[in-house]
Amino acid sequence: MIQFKLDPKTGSPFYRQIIDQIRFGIATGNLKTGEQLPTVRSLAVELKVNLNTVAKAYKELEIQSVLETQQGTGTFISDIKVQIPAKDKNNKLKEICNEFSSIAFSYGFTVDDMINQLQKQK
Amino acid sequence: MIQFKLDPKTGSPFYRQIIDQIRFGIATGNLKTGEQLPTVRSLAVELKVNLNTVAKAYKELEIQSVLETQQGTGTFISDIKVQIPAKDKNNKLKEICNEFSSIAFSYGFTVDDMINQLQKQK
Amino acid sequence: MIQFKLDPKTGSPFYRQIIDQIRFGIATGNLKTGEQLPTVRSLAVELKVNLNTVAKAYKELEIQSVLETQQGTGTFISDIKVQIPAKDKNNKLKEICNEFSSIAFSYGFTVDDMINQLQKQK
Amino acid sequence: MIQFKLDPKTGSPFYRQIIDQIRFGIATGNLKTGEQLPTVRSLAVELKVNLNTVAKAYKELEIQSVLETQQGTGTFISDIKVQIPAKDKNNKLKEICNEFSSIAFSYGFTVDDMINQLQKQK
DNA sequence: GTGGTCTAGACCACT
DNA sequence: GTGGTCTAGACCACA
Repeated sequence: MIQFKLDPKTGSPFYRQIIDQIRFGIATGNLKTGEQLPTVRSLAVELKVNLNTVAKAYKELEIQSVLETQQGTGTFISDIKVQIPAKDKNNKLKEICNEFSSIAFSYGFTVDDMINQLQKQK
Repeated sequence: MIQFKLDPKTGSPFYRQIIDQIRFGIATGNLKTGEQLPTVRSLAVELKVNLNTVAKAYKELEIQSVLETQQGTGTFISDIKVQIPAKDKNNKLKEICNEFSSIAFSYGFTVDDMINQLQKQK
Repeated sequence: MIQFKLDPKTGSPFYRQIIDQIRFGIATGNLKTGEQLPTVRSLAVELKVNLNTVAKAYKELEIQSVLETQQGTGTFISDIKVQIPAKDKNNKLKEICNEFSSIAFSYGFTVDDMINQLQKQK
Repeated sequence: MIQFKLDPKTGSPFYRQIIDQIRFGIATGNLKTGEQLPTVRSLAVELKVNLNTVAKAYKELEIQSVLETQQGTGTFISDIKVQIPAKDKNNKLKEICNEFSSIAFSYGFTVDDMINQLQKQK
């Protein structure tokens, strides 16, 4: 189980925040293989967003083989180990780091500041 | 002076890439206080983008007091440094790093992956 | 360029029909790398469907790296060769064949009937 | 008699899988005219699905005159064969095969891939 | 002008 | 009850 939370201030779209939280839940082991996710409707009510917004998030994860849905039954964590092709993986990392440094720059931090801080977190 | 470069594949919008490169230039000392930037028009031609895209980038940096525009003369690196108290600054950096490492984590990346990627961007 | 066409009678959702036609256009060479697709709005008008329906189709193909979008500019055929992992590819084939035989069965055809007909098409 | 089996991973709904297996059984001679099918209840238990799911499959086949239900007795394979004129039948088969090979083609599959997969399903 | 996100609400398919 | 599709219409971000 997982506690979902949306922050309208981040600028990140709602459906993307849902996706990230599910991915994070899986990575940390809080969501386990085969586990059922909240229904689109219940999560929509809980987060006070439209049903379609939740459905969009679930759908994207289904395309990526992270989730499996069985119509009329529910949505579940897939048991397939997601293998992102090396190329896409690199692009994703680049994308994450770009956004990261963009935000850090706007606060006046340098790349070295970031690296130092990350080293400490290890 | 600085060599600008846009990459449509990063997913980062053009105007943001321009902002980041100016900020990065300042942080690394390649752009110095008082130095004049290319005109909106010439940079737009150089990067093959719309005038508005460059103007938007300059405008945002002007709002943040990073640039100063002198009517009829051009755009310059501002000498005003916005100072954030050291303590807050550190907390902010920590906060940013935490959020980003958790996102990277959920895609299967480690802190080292991020550091490596950031090193490349330097 | 491509001539899109929707058939409400097939039971296949509109957005899926759009996806299939784009994929088919690429496979047959009617859509070439880098080529721009119709804008979501113009295609929506042409097909007399809602903007969101077209956007959904484009989005799914973007997730699969078949299309690339640049906000404010348009949607293009990606130059990345799509490599579907062998496992997914097999599942997709299974899925297609299942639907295929399901329809054929309902007309009273056997698996052998289908195979014979396919042999002739070679 | 027949051994039913459901696979949630195919994407094909349960009720459709049941329909296909009955049709397939008839086509291959494993189910013969007049033979009695399992009761809705027993098949539902065997397949661990809802009563309604099995009932829906039987109902659809009854509409198509493939099955006959005798109140209080059970469900049987109908002896009525719906006959489509040979010529129309051939055209229909051709039409179906054309559509499906074009879909398979757009995913990078060849006609041989389809034939191989269909052989496995036999 | 381009695409992206979101809502409210409807109706369908499946279990 | 579950998820899936679609519409009409709004507002935002970007070039």
